[in-house]
Amino acid sequence: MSMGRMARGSPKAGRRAETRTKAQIVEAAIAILDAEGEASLTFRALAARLSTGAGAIYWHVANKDDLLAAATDQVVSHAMATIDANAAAAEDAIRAISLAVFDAFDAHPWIGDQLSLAPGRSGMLQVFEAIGSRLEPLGVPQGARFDAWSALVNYIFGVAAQNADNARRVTGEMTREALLETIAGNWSRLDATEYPFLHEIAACLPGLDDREQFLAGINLILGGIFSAL
Amino acid sequence: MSMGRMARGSPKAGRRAETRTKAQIVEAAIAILDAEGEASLTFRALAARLSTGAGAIYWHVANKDDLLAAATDQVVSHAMATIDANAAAAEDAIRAISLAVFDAFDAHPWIGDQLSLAPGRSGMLQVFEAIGSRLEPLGVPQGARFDAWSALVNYIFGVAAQNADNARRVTGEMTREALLETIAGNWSRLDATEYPFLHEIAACLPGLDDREQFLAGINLILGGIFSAL
DNA sequence: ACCTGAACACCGTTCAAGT
DNA sequence: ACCTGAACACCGTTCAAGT
Repeated sequence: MSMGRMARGSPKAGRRAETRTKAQIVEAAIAILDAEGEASLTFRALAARLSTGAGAIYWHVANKDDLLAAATDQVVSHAMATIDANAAAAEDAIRAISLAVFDAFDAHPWIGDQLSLAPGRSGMLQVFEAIGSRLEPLGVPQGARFDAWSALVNYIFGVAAQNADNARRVTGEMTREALLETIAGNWSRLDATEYPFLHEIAACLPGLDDREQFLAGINLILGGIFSAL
Repeated sequence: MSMGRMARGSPKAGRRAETRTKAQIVEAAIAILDAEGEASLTFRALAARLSTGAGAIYWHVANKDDLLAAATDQVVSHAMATIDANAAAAEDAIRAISLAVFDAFDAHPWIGDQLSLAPGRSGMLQVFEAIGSRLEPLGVPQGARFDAWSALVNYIFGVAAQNADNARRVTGEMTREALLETIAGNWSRLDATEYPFLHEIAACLPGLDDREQFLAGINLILGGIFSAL
């Protein structure tokens, strides 16, 4: 009665699986993205890795956008799974969740603009809920909760995505450190009357830690939330 | 002595220009992007609009990334030009600049991840400087200025880019309003013990104004900056 | 110095045909 | 129900040849 897909003997052992699941396809896509980058994820390469034809993938996935969205969601879900839900006080929990998302994006810089609030993305929902549920214990009154949640969640995903985008540009001979030095050099050479601030602040760029800057922003938002209580 | 490219008679009038500038190419690219979307900007379409061959574009532009980066920078530059530098007090100026970037991204939703701190992008530099130079008049001491600037600038570009990405998904039959209703419906149907916050907050989604939420986040960051003074 | 446009080496996606 | 792989309709990019 067509139960042939249930595990027979040890799962994934024995003969090559004759049927793929969407999860397996997404897993293989993530492996290619991590190892070779966004440009190397083609349906042909993915099919080759799965020992099948390109068309087979379309049975499980609507199109490439769907595939990338599923891959992104899987990565976010996995990042959330590393967080111990009850370990920390609410404020520290918000920082931990934020950094987990940031680190996940940093480790998988192919995550671009595949985010969206689109329905059905459970990883995103986990983050949304995890941040939002910490606001009441923090003493944020009901009327202020939505704005606080929105600012945090927008900041987390917006800045993490932008950082991932920056990370994507650091390739091969151009290290991140060298890139910051170059930008600092350009800024310090700007006209000091037209660009006084950038001229002055250029010195801060070398050695900058994006993760710390990300967290500093989270702390400023938290500070704004507290000061409004 | 090869001065043939200087304006002869009225510029852009008379016979078809025999030579294109990078600015003209970028302008034509923006026109296509705005009118027909990201997928319609091909080198063939762009060449057709400029009455030339595809290869000619490569004389002025390194590749498609370069073209998109230049288009993005042009849009940001133009948005900054609409801001009266001395009109408002520092705090209001920061809000005005933020909203100008947000609105520019919203009006040109093809702006995706073409941002980066890459050198030579003058539009970005204008925003960086305009935000940064408002911090001292606001009373932010030197030691706190970099973090405050970084949080604001990261938030502005990160959230504006993400909003543009969301706007890109609203096409044809699916209006933004309908999308929010759908998401609200999904969230309100989530398990109330596993997702209490989303369950509760779903009612806030319909009619949500992204621009107001964006500004609420700016205000929270400003609040955090002030409370640390 | 700049343009032309054919050619190259790919893509995502579809679909008749298989099992 | 799911796979196969050739075929279609494109792309970005290059480059010899032109002016």
